[in-house]
Amino acid sequence: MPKMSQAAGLHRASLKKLHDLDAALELMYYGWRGMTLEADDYLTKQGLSRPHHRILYVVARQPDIAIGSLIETLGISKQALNRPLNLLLERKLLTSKRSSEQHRSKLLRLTATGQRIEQTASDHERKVMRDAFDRVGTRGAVAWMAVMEAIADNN
Amino acid sequence: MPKMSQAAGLHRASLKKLHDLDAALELMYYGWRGMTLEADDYLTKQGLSRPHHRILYVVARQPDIAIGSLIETLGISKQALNRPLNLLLERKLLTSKRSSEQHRSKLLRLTATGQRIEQTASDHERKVMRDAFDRVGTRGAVAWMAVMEAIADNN
DNA sequence: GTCTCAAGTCAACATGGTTGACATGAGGTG
DNA sequence: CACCTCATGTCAACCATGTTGACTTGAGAC
Repeated sequence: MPKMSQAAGLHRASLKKLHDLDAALELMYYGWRGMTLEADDYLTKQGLSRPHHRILYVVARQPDIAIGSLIETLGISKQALNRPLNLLLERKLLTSKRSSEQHRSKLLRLTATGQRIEQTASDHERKVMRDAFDRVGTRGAVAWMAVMEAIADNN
Repeated sequence: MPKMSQAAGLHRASLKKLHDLDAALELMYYGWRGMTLEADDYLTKQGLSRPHHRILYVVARQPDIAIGSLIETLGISKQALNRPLNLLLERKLLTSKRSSEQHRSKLLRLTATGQRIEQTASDHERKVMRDAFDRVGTRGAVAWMAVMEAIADNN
């Protein structure tokens, strides 16, 4: 785990805007950072990091997910999944067991501790979102989601 | 440069939502991906990547920036800056010269080629934003910026 | 000449990815 | 039983991006 001087010199730089949409680009960058900053701090204290959280997040929302599905959902290789997943199993934040029908697959689930950590980390992120939404009202929140959906589905 | 199978299995996974704001968390994640996807593809073809683009982006908007300021703006160590910066100098996308008053500092500027590449990469990102904003109108765009500002300034 | 300070460089390390190759373990089929 | 398939697990090599720490270089200032 890197030391993560964390937000040390990370006040949004005020750069000259060459184009209309430069502000939007920068907001996306700092928005992502802003949302994940506290969660990452918390995870670091737990000896975990973003990939671990991603695993916990997915498993929390799809209990008994097989490893292959998890790999596909996360969009990384099984080798890349291997280390963080094993750490989570060793730490008993996750359990794996063979399926009764599909004995080939291993099914993953959160333990109580894993649930707690996933929830705390995600809570940090949700809090940031909630505070932001509170400032702009429901209509603003709806508009934000519409924009983000358009961007996300940009393929 | 990693091969970047790029969006291979990266259609937004549809996970069960445990909380109200889970959708927002996922939108932030996929939004960031969506905005940077095409730019990253382009950069990869140029043998560059995100850190190089970040450098070009900042220097484009702050010509004659000193290396120390650049380090501060980017929020990384000088050692981390070193490699991508040297690549950009070797490729002549950037020039550096000593300041006339502040002979200690080196000032960075984009070359014509550097400008072209910075612009093309940023154009990809701006296009994604423009398309999204077009779909939701000015009011939606303004609301999006307000939310993102609230998130970004969340310190 | 010496001090300061920006910049440059080198080594060691951590992390999060990638491919490729191969091993293991469980079911299904001949 | 022997064999094939398929999910999983593991090993090695590699790359990119970052970190600290330690040291050098080069220019100005005193």
